[in-house]
Amino acid sequence: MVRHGPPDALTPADGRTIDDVLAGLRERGGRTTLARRLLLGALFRDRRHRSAEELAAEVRDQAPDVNISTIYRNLDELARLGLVSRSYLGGRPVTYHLASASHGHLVCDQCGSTTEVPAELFRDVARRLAAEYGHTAGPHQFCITGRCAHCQANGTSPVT
Amino acid sequence: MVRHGPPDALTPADGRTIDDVLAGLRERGGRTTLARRLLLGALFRDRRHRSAEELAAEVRDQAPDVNISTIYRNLDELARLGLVSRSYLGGRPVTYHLASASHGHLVCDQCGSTTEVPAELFRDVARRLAAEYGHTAGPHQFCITGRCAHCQANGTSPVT
DNA sequence: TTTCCTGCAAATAATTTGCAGAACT
DNA sequence: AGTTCTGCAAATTATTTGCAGGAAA
Repeated sequence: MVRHGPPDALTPADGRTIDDVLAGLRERGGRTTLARRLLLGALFRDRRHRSAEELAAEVRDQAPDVNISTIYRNLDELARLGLVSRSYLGGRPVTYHLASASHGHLVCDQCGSTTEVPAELFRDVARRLAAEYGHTAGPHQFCITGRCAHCQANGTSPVT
Repeated sequence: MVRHGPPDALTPADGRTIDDVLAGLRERGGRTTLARRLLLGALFRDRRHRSAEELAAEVRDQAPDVNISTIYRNLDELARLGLVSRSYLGGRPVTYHLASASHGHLVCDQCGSTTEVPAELFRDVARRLAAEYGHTAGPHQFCITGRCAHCQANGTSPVT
């Protein structure tokens, strides 16, 4: 896809519809394809973190020939536009989810569970990061690993 | 290495020496091997984030036959014990560094650069996460994506 | 009718595993 | 002696890329 000026993001996705997104893509020279529409469908339908492979499986329910590489390419594109966030959780494949300014994520190192926490928690830190480091980040870009309440409770020893 | 009760961590590493660590390992049935000592040497000598491959290279300067799989196995072990932290920054290999409560990470979605920021910034949020969600996380577990100052400045179009 | 997008196959990259022998304690 | 560790080679897993045809605009 060709890119022209700097204003190069569709940013967050809250309150946007699939067609809005597709329209946005078209405006910037992109095309509306079935694979793309179905992928967006999967992303909008369920906002949990899913791997490329999992998303591909959902897309394939409706269009069996969509290739995993198409999924990766589209996810890359959507991530670049800020519509999708990636989470590198380690151990497991990278996960993707619709970017939303409404929450950040906690990920348990042990059981892999993810918890959403309200944006509000990160507001101050985000402000400081912008002011002191010039690094701009929405709350959905906060991804904090650690140990969840549950795993902590039953003192499971890691990894095994 | 055999594991017995739950109390299974040597935890943080600030202010500990290589020999302390080796002694700790021995106590739990582990052995002091050259590869292990050299790996710890590399980790202590330089606290930056390095990939397994980079650490292996340093170890090999002094013991050319140490295999990468040995490095991975030892890093796993050290991570399990809490002495080493892993960072999944995405795009590049996982990095390892001596666990210390000293900093968190900013990662630019566009250029992939990483910036370390002092722990202090995250202290309050970490406290709240623990109190309100039961999720315990050290500052090094804060990894925030977004756009770095540089990429922001010259509105560079992403990836390319 | 041009350019973007896709499927397919192959390549890469990073990490893990099985096994037999060597090295700690 | 009895395990733990290690090197080596091969296997896995996740992701990327080249290319030629097919499809949006």
